[in-house]
Amino acid sequence: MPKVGMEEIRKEQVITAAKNCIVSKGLSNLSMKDIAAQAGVSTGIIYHYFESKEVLLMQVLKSSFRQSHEKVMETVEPLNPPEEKLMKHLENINLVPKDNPEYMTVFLNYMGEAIHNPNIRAMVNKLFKNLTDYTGNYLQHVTTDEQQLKNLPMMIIGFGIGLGTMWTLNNELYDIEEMDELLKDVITSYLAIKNGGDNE
Amino acid sequence: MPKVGMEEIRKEQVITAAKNCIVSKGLSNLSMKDIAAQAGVSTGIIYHYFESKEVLLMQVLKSSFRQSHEKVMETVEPLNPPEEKLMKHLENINLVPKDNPEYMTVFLNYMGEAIHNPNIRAMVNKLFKNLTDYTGNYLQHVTTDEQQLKNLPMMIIGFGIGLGTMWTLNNELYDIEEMDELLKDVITSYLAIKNGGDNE
Amino acid sequence: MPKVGMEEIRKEQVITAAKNCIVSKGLSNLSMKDIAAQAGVSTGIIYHYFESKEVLLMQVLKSSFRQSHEKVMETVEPLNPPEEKLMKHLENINLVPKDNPEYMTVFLNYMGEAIHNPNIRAMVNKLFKNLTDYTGNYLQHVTTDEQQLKNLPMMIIGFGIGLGTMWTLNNELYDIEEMDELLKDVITSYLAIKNGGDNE
Amino acid sequence: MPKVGMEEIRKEQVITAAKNCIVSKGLSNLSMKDIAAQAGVSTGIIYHYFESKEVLLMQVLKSSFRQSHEKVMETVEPLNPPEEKLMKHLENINLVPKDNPEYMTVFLNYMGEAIHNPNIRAMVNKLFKNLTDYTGNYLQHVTTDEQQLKNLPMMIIGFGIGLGTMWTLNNELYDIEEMDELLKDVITSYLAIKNGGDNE
DNA sequence: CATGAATGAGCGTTCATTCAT
DNA sequence: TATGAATGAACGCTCATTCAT
Repeated sequence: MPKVGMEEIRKEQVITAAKNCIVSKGLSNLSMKDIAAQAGVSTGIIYHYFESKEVLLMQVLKSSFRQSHEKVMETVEPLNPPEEKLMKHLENINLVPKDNPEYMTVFLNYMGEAIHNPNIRAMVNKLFKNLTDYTGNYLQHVTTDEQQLKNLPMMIIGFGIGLGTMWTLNNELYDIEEMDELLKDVITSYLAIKNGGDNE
Repeated sequence: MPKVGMEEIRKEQVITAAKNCIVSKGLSNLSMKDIAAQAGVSTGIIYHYFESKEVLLMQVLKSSFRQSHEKVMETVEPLNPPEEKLMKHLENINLVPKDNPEYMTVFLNYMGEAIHNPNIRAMVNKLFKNLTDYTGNYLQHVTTDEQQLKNLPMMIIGFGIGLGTMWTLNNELYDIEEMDELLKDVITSYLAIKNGGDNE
Repeated sequence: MPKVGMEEIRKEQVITAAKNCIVSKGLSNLSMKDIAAQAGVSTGIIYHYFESKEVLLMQVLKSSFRQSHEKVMETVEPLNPPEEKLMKHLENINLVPKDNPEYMTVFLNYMGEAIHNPNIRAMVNKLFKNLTDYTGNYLQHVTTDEQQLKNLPMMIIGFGIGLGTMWTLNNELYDIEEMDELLKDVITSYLAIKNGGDNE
Repeated sequence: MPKVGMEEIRKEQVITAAKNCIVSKGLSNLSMKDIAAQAGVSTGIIYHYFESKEVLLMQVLKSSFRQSHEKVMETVEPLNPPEEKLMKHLENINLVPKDNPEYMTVFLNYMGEAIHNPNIRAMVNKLFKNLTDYTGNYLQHVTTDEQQLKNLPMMIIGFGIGLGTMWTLNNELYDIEEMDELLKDVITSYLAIKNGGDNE
């Protein structure tokens, strides 16, 4: 009898149920009863797996971030030339709200909480760091200007978060493919001028 | 006897109290009792001025947006050369989270609600439209490329919202003055290449 | 300036407004604000004329009973032969819910309160006594049997109250004219047998 | 482990508690807190068994009506000659306010609500129909006149409701045994004359 | 006299959490 | 493990009553 791992499976079940509830009804309308019903378990058992609602909510966020991260890795890393990696990365950033709207929804639902809840805040900041680090890595291979490497990744991620927010709240605001092209264009122009200027 | 406007003053009092509560404790921990205590009034009187908690919350958002808008107008509009206006505008966008952290806090607290609450969503979308329209206006005088005018404003605002979010959650993430310079640089580079390319 | 009586007029205005509110929305949904709005006055002034909501409610009941009483007097008393008076009285009893549905509505709304509120209870009991006394008076001229005079009036009034209640809650339950005929028939039959039996 | 029916027992407990509260303090002074205290449970659990206060209140009325109905069935149905059944029925009608004062109290408390609450109104009307139907059944065996069968039952029930109301508000108004005799006398006289007249 | 802003206790209801089974 | 009945504090909201104007 494969009892080992059963607990993890159950936990994942509850986390997924909670995520679905957040996506469909919002974090502020999330009740343990709803989660239990969605997961097909009793409310009591949730407390066997998670200390409290807050702990469960942390795990939901963690799981969301992990899934998103894995997705990025799968599509960007296999590519070879550094420029291609960067471009694919920029494309990914633009596509998040369309390809993974649930991710953006969860993210936005936690934003307000992040300000006052140190645990959530720390987790979100860790995500920001991860994202900028990866972007920095990809940039590292197409430029050598230290100053650029410092702030440009943050700017790119900021752009992704901001436009993702806007598109999630109104997906007729802009055409994602067009925006993708613009972003690539803007970044490329900037790098060209900077690197070109250096070369001359 | 200056009775006229008394109601508006009282309403503003309550709205300000609610805003303070949101900033200090978060939207999800906001109770009418807290607001009343913060405003120094009874819970009952709030319902004399506002139909419901939801209506009050809408007014809080509206008020936040209006104040932010006024601030921008004051600093950008008096300037004269279009390039200066655009640069001041970009600077303002970068400075929002530092100069007006309460504004960003309120904004972030409403993001999660905006997804499922149509009224809040509509108001946030209206804000996005306003912001991009203004940015478009300033860009209009430094470029003539229609395609750029379409998506570049959105990109700039997206950048402002995203970086504002990141900085609000971790104000050691980057130096605002440096980021300001980078943004101006990136936008200027892009416009230079595009306009330069057109001229040739 | 005819100030005298002004107070009474105002009071009547408020009482009428309260009655209208009870009829249209029910006693349990009656608020002082509603009454004030309906009467076209402020809530404050109501407390100038009536000590409390309860006192006002008493006056509403009193007024209702008085109006109903006056109506009966107008139609029954002018008639001359005693039998005619009794028959007209029985007819009136049957017609109350149709001719004066507002009276029945007010009455029914106060029934529950009468049980626990001694003042209302006393007033309702006084009404019952009035009604049975009048019925007794009319009967007095068509029979001499003391025992009949004791309980028959109560029975007749009980019938009026009960059927009035039923008809008010479902005015398709029976035809009022038919019921009128039946009541007259039943009472006449009973008196005929009793008086006839006595005579023989 | 007798788990089955436990829910029904609990529900009945709460309904009984609510009924007791209505009897002792009145429907208009009935709070969920009172009911919970009277039932010896928490306020929260009531909402586990009943959707809302209104639903609970409906069940209270239903339960009251059912109990009253059962009582009538027990005493009337076993009797054999039809005349005896009718007389016992008339007796029962007279005895309700004395034997079952709580039933009358509950009934009177709901009267005002019945006018504006469609659900209560429907339930009360159903009770009226039941009562008149039963009365009609008993009459059916002692008379053949169709017209009598149509309205006489309603008249008898109206009488019961009206006098029950009066007696509940003042139980010194009349002697129930005397009134019982009078009612039987009146009905018997009427039927005698009608049937006698038919026979001639 | 008259207003209506202001109070605050109390309402019906919800829900995170516990615990007997 | 697993259930869901049970708790009770806290919520949004109402409204009889008061009082400064």
